[in-house]
Amino acid sequence: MNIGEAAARSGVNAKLIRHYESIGVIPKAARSGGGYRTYTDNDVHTLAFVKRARGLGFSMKEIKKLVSLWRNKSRASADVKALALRHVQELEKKIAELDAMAKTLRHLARACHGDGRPDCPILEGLSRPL
Amino acid sequence: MNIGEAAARSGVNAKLIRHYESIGVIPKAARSGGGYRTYTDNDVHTLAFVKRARGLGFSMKEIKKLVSLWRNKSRASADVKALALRHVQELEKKIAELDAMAKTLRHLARACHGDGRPDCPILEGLSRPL
DNA sequence: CTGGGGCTTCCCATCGTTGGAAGGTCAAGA
DNA sequence: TCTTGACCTTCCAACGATGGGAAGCCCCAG
Repeated sequence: MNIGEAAARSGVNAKLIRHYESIGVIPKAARSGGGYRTYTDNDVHTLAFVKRARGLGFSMKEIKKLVSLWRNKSRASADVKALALRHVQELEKKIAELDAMAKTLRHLARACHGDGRPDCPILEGLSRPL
Repeated sequence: MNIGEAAARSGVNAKLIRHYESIGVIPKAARSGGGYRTYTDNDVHTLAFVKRARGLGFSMKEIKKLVSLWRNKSRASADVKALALRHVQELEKKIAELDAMAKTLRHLARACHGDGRPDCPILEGLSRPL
C-alpha cells in the first residue's frame, strides 16, 4: 500500500511517516517502480506502535530504542523496563514542576481581588523574589 | 550598565535579553555611543519579572501581556487574575495528561518481569490499542 | 490523453533557548 | 600610543516534534 493508506490505517500523518523514516525511527520503506513508498501491514503495525509510544510521552530517541527492542526477539525485558521506569521518573519530575507552578499561581490569584482596581498581588509576587 | 551586568543582576542570559527585546517582550534598550545597549535598575527589575513569570510556566506571549499590565498603572487586577487563572487551567490540563501517561506506564511496568527473558508486557501494551 | 489526486522533495514556521562566527568597542596595562 | 583581551554587536543555525506549502512527478479513471 502507499503512504496515504498506511497513514489512514496507522493513524500517523503521511508527513510524519516520512519524517520518522528520515530520522531513522522506522526503517526506510520499500519503493515502487515510480518511487512511491510502499508499506506492509507489518509496517503499519510499527507505525501504530510509534504513535502509542508518543502518546505515553516518550521522546523520538527513546522510541527509536523501543522499536529496536520490539523488533529484537532476543531482547531482555529488563532493558525495556529500565527505559520505561526512567521515563516514568521524567514524567513525575515534570508533574512536580508544573504542580509547583500551579500551586504558587493559585496562591497569588487567591489574594487578588480581581476587580477594576489596579492593586494586584499576582504582579507584586512576580516583582519580587518568590 | 551594559548588557553583561544587566544579565548578571537579573539572572537572565545576555543572549536571551537581546532575544526578549527582539520579540518585543521588553522595550528596546537605550544605546551608548558605541552602539552598546545600556540598562537601568528599572530594566533589570523588568528582566527579573520576566524570569519569574517564565518560572511559573507562562508563555512569552502571556508574559508580554503581563509586562504591559505591570507597567500600566491603571490596569484592572481582574485582567491579571483572568490571565493567571487561565494559565493555571492549562497547567492542570498538562498535569492530568502527564499523570495519565505515568499511570499507564507504571501499570505496564508493574507487570514486566524485568529480567533476561524477552517477554515484555510493556512492549505488548504498545503493540495493541491501549 | 487528459485531469486530478496522490506522491515526491525541499523549505519554512512554530516555541524558548543556546551556540557559534565575524567583527566592532572599550578599558587597562606596557 | 599601541596592544591585548574582555565585552559587545549582528546574523545564522540548531534543538524536538509537527504542520504547512510550493513545485513537480506518477498513476489511474474517464
